[in-house]
Amino acid sequence: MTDGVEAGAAGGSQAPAGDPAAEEERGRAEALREERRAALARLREGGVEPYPVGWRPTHRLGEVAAAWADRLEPGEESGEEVAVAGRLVLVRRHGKLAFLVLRDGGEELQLFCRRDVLGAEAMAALDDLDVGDWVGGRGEVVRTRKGELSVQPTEVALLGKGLEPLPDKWHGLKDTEVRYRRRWVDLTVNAESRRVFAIRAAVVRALRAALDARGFVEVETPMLHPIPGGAAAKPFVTHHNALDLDLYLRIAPELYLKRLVAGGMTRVYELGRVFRNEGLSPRHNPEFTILETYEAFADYRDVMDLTQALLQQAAEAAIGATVTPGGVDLAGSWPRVPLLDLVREATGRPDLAYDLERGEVAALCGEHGVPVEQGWGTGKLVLELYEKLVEPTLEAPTFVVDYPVEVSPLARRHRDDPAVTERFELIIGGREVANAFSELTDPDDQRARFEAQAAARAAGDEEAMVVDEDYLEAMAFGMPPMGGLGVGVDRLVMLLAGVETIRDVILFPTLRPRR
RNA sequence: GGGCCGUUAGCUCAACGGGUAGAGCUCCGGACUUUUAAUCCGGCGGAGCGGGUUCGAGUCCUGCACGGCCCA
Repeated sequence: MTDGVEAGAAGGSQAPAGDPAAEEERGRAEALREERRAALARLREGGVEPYPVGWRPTHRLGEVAAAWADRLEPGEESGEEVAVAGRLVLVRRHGKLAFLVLRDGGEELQLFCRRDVLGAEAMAALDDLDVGDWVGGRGEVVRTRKGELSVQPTEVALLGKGLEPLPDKWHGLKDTEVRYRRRWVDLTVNAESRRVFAIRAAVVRALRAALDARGFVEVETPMLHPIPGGAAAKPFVTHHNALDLDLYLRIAPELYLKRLVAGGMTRVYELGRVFRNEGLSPRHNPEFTILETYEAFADYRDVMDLTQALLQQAAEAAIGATVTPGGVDLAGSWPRVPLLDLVREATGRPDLAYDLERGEVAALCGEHGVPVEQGWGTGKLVLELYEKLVEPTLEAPTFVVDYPVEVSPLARRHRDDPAVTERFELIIGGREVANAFSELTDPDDQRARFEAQAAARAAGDEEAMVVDEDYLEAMAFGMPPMGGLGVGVDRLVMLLAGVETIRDVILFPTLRPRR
């Protein structure tokens, strides 16, 4: 049969526009768009501007709901007129009636359109509204016979025509890729996404409020760093043309914030984005949000108190409880356990210590399937054991304290034990949520630590730090003792929202560009 | 970077040992003055991209793209 052959050939070539055959092969999506284009054209012909300049609602949708919550009986009309606006998300047409559901910022309100109130012409014009359009309505607040609070409009205005079809009203949008790439669609149709980002906003607000109340000053330090520092991570590189200078997107604000403390800003914090040039995973996005605080005259024990209070307040503000959706209880006082004790217990080696022969600790790593690299000392090896064997098992909030000096180049040595630093990480649900220490303020010790880092870097560790002379100079002017804290805000939001991937708490997560 | 998995209509999902791909919602036309995923009647619409095997491929092989999970 030759028909089949010809159809195949036509399908493989570009049919000219307007070709009837091409029309027939148009996809569903294209047909839906053309429907909307046609509606747009009809509206314009009828003198309607589909993208007007403004609208002036008298109330937000939620305000109407709140103000008339228990004021009207079913079927009762208030006699009070309001103007509201939102996205049209659902339409139910009933001949001489139509119910239009508007949504704005998670709030919904129904326009109860009656032909005898709105007029026949305006009623007919509703046919050219589509789900997804932005719509305003002006009219009396009423409650329908079935008891639903509504606006009974005398005017329905198109505020912004949508030309793309929205997903299924019931199943919504599930495709993760599309949800991240077209967040505007996700937010329109998925209440769960709106919920998560509302929690995120509440967390950020609560953290700021709690710190402000404690006399911390919010500051903004450079994102473009001539020397990347403050964390162990690979930076993004960029270039300033006028200075002909390579700059690095910051991997941490730490070293600038400590300069400010040296300058007498004795309680500072910064809440902002940092950038780390690493792979993507359910727990890593190349850019993420960190909170860092520095408090002069405090030590890491004070910082543990602060951390606990901040997180408990954030939880209360965001979810109104201290138990997370995952069942972790944040209430009470969290245990503080030395890292070495945890590794001793996990390995059944009570004799484990940082001054053991390196080979002996390396052998222990081998027993537990922990890969070992050349330049690693006992401190790093013990840390690796901890991360493999212990960290994922710490469900309830736990302050893991006293990290080895080798892996903590910016933390002060412990007052009682020179092998470790006064550093802690807060682990909740098996994940690091905060990292903090009694800050190192001795310029000579800091120089020695930087030099050890530089040596590691020279030996091939791309995440090791480099010597920052400018920072050393600030330290040489004299720094007060201080406690510093870093909180992974995205992970905190994940915990409080009960989601398993960082992409669900970042509005526009990093993805490979399409095509 | 490596391994495994996925990609079917605008959305959410099916089916089959390789033989003309189904449903619901959306959309279009019609009925309807109290809907709540309204309902009823009728209709339109589809295999990520490129090779290969085969009489015949959505299904088997392969390359690519994007995504997911695990590992590094």
